[in-house]
Amino acid sequence: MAITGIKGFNDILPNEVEKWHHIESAARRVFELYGFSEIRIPVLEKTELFSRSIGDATDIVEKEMYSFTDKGENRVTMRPEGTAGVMRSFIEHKLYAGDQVSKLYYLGPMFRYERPQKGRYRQFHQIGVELVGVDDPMADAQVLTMLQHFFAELGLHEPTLQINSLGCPECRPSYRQKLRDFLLERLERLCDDCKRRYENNPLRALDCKAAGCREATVDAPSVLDNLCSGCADHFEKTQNYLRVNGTPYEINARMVRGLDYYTRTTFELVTGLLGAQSAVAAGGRYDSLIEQLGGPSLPGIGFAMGVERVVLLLNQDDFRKSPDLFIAFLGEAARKEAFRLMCALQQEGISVEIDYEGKSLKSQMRRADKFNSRFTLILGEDELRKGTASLKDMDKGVQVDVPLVPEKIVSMVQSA
RNA sequence: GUGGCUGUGGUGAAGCGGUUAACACAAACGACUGUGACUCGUUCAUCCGUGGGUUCGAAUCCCAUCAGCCACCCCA
Repeated sequence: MAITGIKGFNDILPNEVEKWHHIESAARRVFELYGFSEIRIPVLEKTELFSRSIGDATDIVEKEMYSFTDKGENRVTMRPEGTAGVMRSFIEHKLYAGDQVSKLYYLGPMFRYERPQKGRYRQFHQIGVELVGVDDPMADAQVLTMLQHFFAELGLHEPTLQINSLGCPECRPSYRQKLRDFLLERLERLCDDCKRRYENNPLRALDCKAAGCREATVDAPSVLDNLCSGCADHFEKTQNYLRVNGTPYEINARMVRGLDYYTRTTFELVTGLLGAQSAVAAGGRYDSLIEQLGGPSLPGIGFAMGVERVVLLLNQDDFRKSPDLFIAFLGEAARKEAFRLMCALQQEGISVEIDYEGKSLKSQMRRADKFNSRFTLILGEDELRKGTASLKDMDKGVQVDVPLVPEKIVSMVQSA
């Protein structure tokens, strides 16, 4: 029995990788337009980093982390998300020293031990952004606008932006209590999951899918009505900025985020095209995280998108690449010349394919067709004696004689 | 961690107790001995996820196991 890969750890095959390149280069292009720079951080961090930032009681930390003890007896974890590591690095290297504002982006694999399903894998990839050092709502709007810009760049208009505010350490606890009181009164009507949520994460009960819970919570107090004046003002201004530049959004007061460090603005880019997974990208503000991790008191806001989920939305497109030229040859003398030309042309920036086996001309032509090559250069004994070859335009079906001079061939291929 | 569905070649699949395990696509070669796409022909699963059982006989029934998918929880 051949060895197989690990559950939830997927190979991204050459065909698929084209889509990934497309997404990654769009991200780089757009984010850099907004002044963000890439940061590359390790995949492994001390376990403590995640328990302190994401939150000890969250499912991610409680049961989904790939944690182990290394040979030096250190408790380490394969990162389940990117923000914590980026902030650790930010603090460790005092990136705040150079400029008040830091704009960073990252991309790479994340790991969570979950049961795989559509759009969810144990090793998955995120492209994320962090804007640190600004608490003005303009930063919130800027990040959201950039996220929308990125999706527009990919030609995806379907996912919609939903925003909410989770309040701050000032106003959230009292809202949370208010909500718990509300839930307690109708605990009987809630599903078993929500009875549990009532205990550890009452906010979650608000976006329960069960019909009974939806009915029971229609009149639930809204976070947005219970924000302190600072948070309310921040949320209002964020929306004003979004309106100013015409970024479409909707408010979803029942949206909950899974990580403990979020404050104030939170958001998701949701779609109905991913099965049970609706969030393609999500994020929020984290104004106390950096200080909590032992850094200076600086606010931040960011998001991460699930690359696999974006790939799923891109399913229709064909990213197949085809070579500029295919060289077909007949006989050993022609084989050498074909090899010489192929190398010379490749160095000139022309992509060339060849049949290494040198089978029948028919077979080689079929191969040229299969590659969808723009041109085929046919090199036989007769041509070789004359110092020429036939260059065939595969779409038009016409062919002309060309001298065996790489520069000539380059110009003919490029001018087409 | 829980639940449901599915497992036949490179792919999509038919077959539902006795078949040479259909068909289609892909692939290779040939008809066209130096020219692709169309057409035609030939080749391409001694084996039906794996292990065991029932039976004269199993891809087809039973059990176990593994894998995949989807959903719940949770999340990008």
